[in-house]
Amino acid sequence: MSKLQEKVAALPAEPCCPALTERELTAEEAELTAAMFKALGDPVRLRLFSKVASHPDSEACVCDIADVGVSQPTVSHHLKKLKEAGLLLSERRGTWVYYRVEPSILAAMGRLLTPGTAPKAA
Amino acid sequence: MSKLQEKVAALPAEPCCPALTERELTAEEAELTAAMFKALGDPVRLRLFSKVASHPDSEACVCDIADVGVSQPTVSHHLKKLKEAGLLLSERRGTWVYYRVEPSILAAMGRLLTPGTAPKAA
DNA sequence: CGCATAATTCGATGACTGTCTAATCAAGCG
DNA sequence: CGCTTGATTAGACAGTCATCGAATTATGCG
Repeated sequence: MSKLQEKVAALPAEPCCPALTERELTAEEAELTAAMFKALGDPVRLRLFSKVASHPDSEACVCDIADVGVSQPTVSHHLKKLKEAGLLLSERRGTWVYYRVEPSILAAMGRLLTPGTAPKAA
Repeated sequence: MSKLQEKVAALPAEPCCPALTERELTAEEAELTAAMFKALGDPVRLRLFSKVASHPDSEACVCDIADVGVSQPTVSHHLKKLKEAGLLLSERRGTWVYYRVEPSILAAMGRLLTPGTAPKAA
């Protein structure tokens, strides 16, 4: 995970890749993009992400979202994965740790799924 | 995978779930939605999907897209996964098998990632 | 300091997954 | 029919992953 992690961190943050319909992804683009989809590809992580994203200011304390049916260490593990994928940011404020959605990430992923740019057959 | 598969097949096809930012997903919604993200969470699958989606009419023969650096059985395996997740449809026409993007799926996933509906803190 | 609470890290384990080769199925052609 | 080519299925194996309980770190409080 660490090499990929470096690549994710080195991204220009905004526009990783073209829409999936625009052209076929290169191997490297696919690797980077798949890592984000993979992060959302677990039910527990998706619920955690949704909980954070739907909280006021897209920010939530771990204690607010930890009730997803798994142990707290597991919650922590998943939050770490989401953070490594570049989907969440975390910050400690006193007693609690807050996670929030990386601002541009939703738009970027949404752009990937933009439909309708595939050419018609003759 | 089979029980999930049934649920996916039983979906009203169009609108599985609200935007991730709108409210937190239920456990069941998360399970269904995560299955789709998971399907795109592998580099090879993402490239295959992108190849199909960017082909004319969002449709391609296996022989057109099989060059992704893994053996053909592996390609077939991944295409099956994408199909099971509801992202692709397949049809045999004579000698070749064609895969195409399930029409409404891109829009549906895009909707999940719609940003900006999270309420502001007071 | 000593204690309580929030959160993460550690180590282990069972399950899942991506990949391959070999075998099989499907269609077209002579 | 048999043969060729396209594609899937079967079976095996190595690596990854989600999960847990226990231990650890971090903060605040009296």
